Amino acid sequence: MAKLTESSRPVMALFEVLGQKWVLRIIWELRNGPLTFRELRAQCDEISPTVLNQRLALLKETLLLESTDEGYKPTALLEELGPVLYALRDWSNMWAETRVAHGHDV
Amino acid sequence: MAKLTESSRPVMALFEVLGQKWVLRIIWELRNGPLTFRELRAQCDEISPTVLNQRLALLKETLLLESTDEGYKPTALLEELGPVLYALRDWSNMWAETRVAHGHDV
DNA sequence: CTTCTTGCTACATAATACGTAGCGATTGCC
DNA sequence: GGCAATCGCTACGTATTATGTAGCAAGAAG
Repeated sequence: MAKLTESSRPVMALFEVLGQKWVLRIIWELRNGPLTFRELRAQCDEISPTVLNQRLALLKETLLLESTDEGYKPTALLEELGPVLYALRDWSNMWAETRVAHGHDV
Repeated sequence: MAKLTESSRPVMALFEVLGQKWVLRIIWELRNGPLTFRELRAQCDEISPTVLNQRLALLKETLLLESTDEGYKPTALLEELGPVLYALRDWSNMWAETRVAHGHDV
């Protein structure tokens, strides 16, 4: 039987990866098939190539992305996270509504 | 009918918030009830108080957290994200298994 | 009064991201 | 062959952000 701190270690590691700038965005932009380095960069608002390459290296290292002859694409493992990402997208719409209801500009 | 770029704007904003260091961790640590500033700091591996306060300000500003006399706690809106967070936790366990299967130390 | 603990700030240092330029390696195309 | 265009990616100087330690002002307890 695992202790609480032990059973929560992988999620900490996940938060550490997802909590880096551009990581969620990169994953999101690859949801509809592979993109080349330059395509991906264009989708990500012309992110600096230095950082993009650092993130791609990290995501390959952590088995979340792989590079094929068609470009970068999510691994089978990461694709299982798809529903979670779409749940985030749906929630974010409610969030945006709440914020405008409180007088913030989204 | 909204265009694709429009309908994906809130999720971009969400990624921008969640993609900041410590944000996911802070949200996670508050999942079981409110914590005071110093408690939260202790849970978050003694994060620097400067950054913690910046993040708390951001999360209050974006209606994700609120501070009560018992400490900081998620808003009703953020609590709806709970299942998503637990889905992330569950997925991260599979992720960890895959990584050890490939010879990485988790 | 003194002594705690609290939320939080100041400030100097370290780490990280940015943006522009451009290199070396392909890929057509003539 | 040669030439131009495009590719993934790196170099490097600047700007932004995080870290860590110290400690302040305010409130509670005695």
